Amino acid sequence: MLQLRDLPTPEILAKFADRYPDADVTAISGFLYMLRVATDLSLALDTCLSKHDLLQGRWWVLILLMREESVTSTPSILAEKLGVTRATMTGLLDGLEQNSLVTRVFAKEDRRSVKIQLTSAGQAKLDVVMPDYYRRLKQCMQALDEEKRMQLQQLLGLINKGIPALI
Amino acid sequence: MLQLRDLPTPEILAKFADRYPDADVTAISGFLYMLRVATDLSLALDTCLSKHDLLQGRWWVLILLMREESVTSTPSILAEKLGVTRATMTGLLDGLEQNSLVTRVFAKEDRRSVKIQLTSAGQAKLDVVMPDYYRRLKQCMQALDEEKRMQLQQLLGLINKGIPALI
DNA sequence: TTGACATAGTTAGCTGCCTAACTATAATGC
DNA sequence: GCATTATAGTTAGGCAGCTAACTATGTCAA
Repeated sequence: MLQLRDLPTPEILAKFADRYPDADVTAISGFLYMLRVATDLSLALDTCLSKHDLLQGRWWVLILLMREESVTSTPSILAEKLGVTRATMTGLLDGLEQNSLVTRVFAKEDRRSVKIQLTSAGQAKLDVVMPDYYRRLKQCMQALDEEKRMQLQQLLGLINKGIPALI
Repeated sequence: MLQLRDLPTPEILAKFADRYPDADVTAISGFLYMLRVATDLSLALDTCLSKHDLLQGRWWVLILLMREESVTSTPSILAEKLGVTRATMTGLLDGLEQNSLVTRVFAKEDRRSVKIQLTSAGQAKLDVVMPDYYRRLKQCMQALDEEKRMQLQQLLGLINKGIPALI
């Protein structure tokens, strides 16, 4: 996702709206600001994780594994939950396995499949990263009280419903 | 930005909050939902632009040029406004120039510099893309009245102020 | 004036994502 | 029972972003 540093000023929006009658200036500025803030959040998350030698992709895999009672899953399921292709997941798991954070265990019941298991080193990594991440995130969202957080959820839900119209 | 398909359920959040006391569940779910919706918006935008043979990077360059009275800028300035490196901008401009949507004009006053100018073909491309984009975006944000859009701006502003705490 | 530094743009090579094609195994239907 | 089809995982190669190093030009101060 690109990080548009230079959001349009009201003057620029007015100029574009003049040429393109369908322009809805408050819709545009809300949309762009949303993309901008989310991109900055994602980059900040990358920075936070990089202090622990992790990137978002691998970190999410560890979290997805920890969510499971058995701390175990399969590449296909992980790929689907993370919204990446299975090819991408192969690469993520290669990296995690090299760092001994997960292990590949060949399944007996379906010999096409592989079980991916979080190792104790992987759990230990999460036990360092997650408290740091949660502490920072708490601070980041500090300015929003519970009412505002509910408002945010509601607004995001409305936008989310509108996404198909954009495609 | 990754597209986490599988947001944590309240049960999972509770489980993680149990192990990690700093977890602030409403902060976490708001943060993740925000990233998720923004990612989906960005992907939808990609889909919309790809119908016009464009990707976000090149499209933004055209828009940044159109914003200027002279429809002209320089690679460095464009790179800064788009939040990419100058190396990346070189590639974006190579592509746009090959499609004759922009031209490189060598500057007389500073022989290190190059002027990038939107061509009439580039303007014509925008005159097709922008109405389509604006029409779709208007529909996407239809469910938010002006009051909700102001709320959204305010909430995004609060989150934006918190981002430094995340780094 | 000239040596050191700064700036504009490009190139080369890395990364993480993608799609498409492949192997191996399982499931299904004639 | 066996050919077809589906599924799991991997590999190969492409693309858009990145950093680092490079060339050329401009600026500034000793």
